[in-house]
Amino acid sequence: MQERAAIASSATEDYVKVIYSHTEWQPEPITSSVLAARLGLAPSSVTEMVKKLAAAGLATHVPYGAVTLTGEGRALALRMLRRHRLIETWLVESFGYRWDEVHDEAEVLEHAVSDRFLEAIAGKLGHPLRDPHGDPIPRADGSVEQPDAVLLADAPDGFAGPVVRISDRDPALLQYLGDEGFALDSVVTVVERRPFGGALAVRLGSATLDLGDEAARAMWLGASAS
Amino acid sequence: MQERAAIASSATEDYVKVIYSHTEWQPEPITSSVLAARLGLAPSSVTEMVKKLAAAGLATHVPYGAVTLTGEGRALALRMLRRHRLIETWLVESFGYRWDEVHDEAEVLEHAVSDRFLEAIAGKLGHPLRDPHGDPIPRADGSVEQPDAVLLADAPDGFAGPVVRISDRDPALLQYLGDEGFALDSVVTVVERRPFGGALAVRLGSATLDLGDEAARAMWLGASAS
DNA sequence: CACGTATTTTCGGCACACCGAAATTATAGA
DNA sequence: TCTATAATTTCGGTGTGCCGAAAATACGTG
Repeated sequence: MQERAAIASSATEDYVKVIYSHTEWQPEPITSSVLAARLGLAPSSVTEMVKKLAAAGLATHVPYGAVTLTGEGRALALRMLRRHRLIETWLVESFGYRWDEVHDEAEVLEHAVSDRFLEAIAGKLGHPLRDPHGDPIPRADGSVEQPDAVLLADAPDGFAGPVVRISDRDPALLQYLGDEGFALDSVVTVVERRPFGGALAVRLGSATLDLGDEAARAMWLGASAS
Repeated sequence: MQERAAIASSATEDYVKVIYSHTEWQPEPITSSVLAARLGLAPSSVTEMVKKLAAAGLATHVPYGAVTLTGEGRALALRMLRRHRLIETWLVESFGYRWDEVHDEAEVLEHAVSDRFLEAIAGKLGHPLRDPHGDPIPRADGSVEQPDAVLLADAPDGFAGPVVRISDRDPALLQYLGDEGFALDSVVTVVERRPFGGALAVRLGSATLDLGDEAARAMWLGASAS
């Protein structure tokens, strides 16, 4: 019954990766419009493509509703995330890229390198399980370490913990956070949440600074540093 | 008058590269059918695409005749050859690929890596001017060292000289030649040309072996070793 | 529950790059 | 020179992935 797994197009790989990524840290399935926004495409294009993904057995789609990956789709997504994150790690470790510079290059290379090449760089890096932004790198067999973490924006007042992940979605934000001194494993304490959707005051080392909503939704804190 | 140089598609890059390569070691301009054969495409597709190259100012085309590059086309071709050959060199030097294994990977990566990345690997390699097959690597400014060399198949009886280039077109042939002991700078002597399109007998080190036409057309010898 | 608004899908179209079949042009031999 | 054959181009058509406009559907509010 099972079709010979045709090689996926670059577009297919991107869709599947974005669909999976959306549920990686927050479990509601993604909708067409969000998917369209993340991919920078018109919603109509996404509807069409999602139908093709469904036809290929990679996703299921409730009309006017959510898009979900099948097991096969999830496997492809994990494969792509492994590629993306290994390449990002490698660019930082071996080429001196800053963490806010790696995304675009990785976005292209993840579709281009062979498995042989990818596993060669994995070997060079010592088979890391986390990338420079703290994202877990799936293993070649598809298994992933999912660190449990809370979104900084959702952390209660007084919560303290190490930064375990910073979203790489917006390079400018990443650069800003880097300039402010945030890094993986920096310990951050939630000081105060200003009312009416205001900024979130946090302590980083000896400094206290206010983060806007976007920034507070880009970082995850792990269990309190012991 | 000069159009903003639009970014070339991967297909465009391949066409231009093949057109240039054809005249790199032998100066007759390429025809549609040869171009089609090299690209593995139908002749009709090539005719169409060549028209687009001409419209883009990259090539000129005499109907039913030759395809030639413009200055701009040549510049793009050199840029692609630089990419291809630097990547091949890098795969051999840094990843332990054999010279018969690099071609396909380079073929994909040459379209994918950024200039920044490419120049980073060029730096790591010490800005080499020759790739593992002896092909000259164009500099970033488009200049090339053209070693003067004679095709083994065209060398007169008794000619002796170092191998300065081995075509990377056919990996199987490359592997065969490697197994027989041919490498860059191996000194080869033309012993005898068997009549009626027969094999070419050559001496390599202490061994004498017969090469078929295809092999004899894949290697170039430099000026006699002094 | 009904209606207006927001989301999603359908539909016609487009650009790119490819193909095979048929028509055209070039060329080499008689 | 004429013609058969080979090379090249034209033409209609395909698949992929994208778009905007218009139609369909879902949903919150009164």
